[in-house]
Amino acid sequence: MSLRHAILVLLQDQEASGYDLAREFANSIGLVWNATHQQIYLELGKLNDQRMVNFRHVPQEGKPDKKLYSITEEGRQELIRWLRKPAGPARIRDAFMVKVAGGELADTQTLINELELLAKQRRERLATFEALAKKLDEQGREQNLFSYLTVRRGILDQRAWLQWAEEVRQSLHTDLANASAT
Amino acid sequence: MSLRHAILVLLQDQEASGYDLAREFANSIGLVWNATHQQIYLELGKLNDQRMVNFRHVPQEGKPDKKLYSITEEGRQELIRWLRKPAGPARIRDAFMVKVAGGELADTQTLINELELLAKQRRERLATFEALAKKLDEQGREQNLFSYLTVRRGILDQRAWLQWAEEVRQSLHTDLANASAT
DNA sequence: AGTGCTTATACAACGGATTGCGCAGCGCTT
DNA sequence: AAGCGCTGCGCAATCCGTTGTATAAGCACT
Repeated sequence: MSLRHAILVLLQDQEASGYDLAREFANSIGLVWNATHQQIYLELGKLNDQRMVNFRHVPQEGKPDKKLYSITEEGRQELIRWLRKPAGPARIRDAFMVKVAGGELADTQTLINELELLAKQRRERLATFEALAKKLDEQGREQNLFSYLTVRRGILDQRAWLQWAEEVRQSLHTDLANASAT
Repeated sequence: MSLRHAILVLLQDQEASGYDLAREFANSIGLVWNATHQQIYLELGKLNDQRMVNFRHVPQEGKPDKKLYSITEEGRQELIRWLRKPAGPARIRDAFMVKVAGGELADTQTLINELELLAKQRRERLATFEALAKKLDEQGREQNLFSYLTVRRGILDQRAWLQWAEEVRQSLHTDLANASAT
């Protein structure tokens, strides 16, 4: 696992609410990750019980009050401990790839439609990440080195997927053409 | 989720034992996925309860007996149903990327060492997949279209990671050089 | 003779993750 | 005025996944 460690990494830079974290998970680290708010709130609760984070109440006008969490010294120690031990292999879970693998049973047109939808989402993400990378680069890459590298990971991942999608798209179209020729 | 669907996809081609499936997960679909044998045996048990697969006992000499599972008509229907509904977004869980994101706290040399280890594993996988792709291509790509595309996904994924790793490696080395120059 | 790898299956326990539900107020559009 | 979407927090149930343990036989190496 390591949702807890991902949260600690994000809190290292700045204090944040559960809601903030959920959004950040959709940007930097979460390019590639994903975590729902329920999971984050739960994990923040546990981290708080274990004294790895603490929070202060911030009343807001117009919006609900929020809890701003910060990392504690104990949290930082835990992070350092975790950083020292080897990371497990990366895991991917790509349902669409499984569909392609089972392509014989699938309806080709349905697959194509889904492919286009997913590709559109990926292209949007790619644009967001490229804009972010550019911004970080202009601000001075060295100051933001680790954020910059994280965003690069996201960019390369989107590009690789899109390249694959293009291959799949062409194969599926050929497949359709052959089927209608019969 | 869809470990169950991934299993059904694999069983669609041929009957297989739990052990066989565990290995196939390390090749075709599992390039990118990963599932342990415990999970697979458990899921096969459930699929059997739900009549989506059945099995026959095969006594073996020298080796333990095995159970060869096949997909049933109900299983095939379930697969078709699943193929029709939209796949969720792909998820990645890359602990090493989280470490890079938290790079300020980490020891640069430790990160570099880990990077080299992971890169070595990726390069090995890449070689395996490229060999597999070549084999499928020679056998006639159209016969193996969906397996071929699945393997391509693995190849592109490995390459993207390795390219990223190269960027990270150079940044970390620059970082080390700067630190020692101070 | 002992160690370890491969084939082969399976249970138990715990912890992580997903899904569904619920509350609450503001602002914008239709 | 009703509906939708955003900010913001949370519980409960269930399901998925991981880790540890167990059994069992053959083969190869030392």
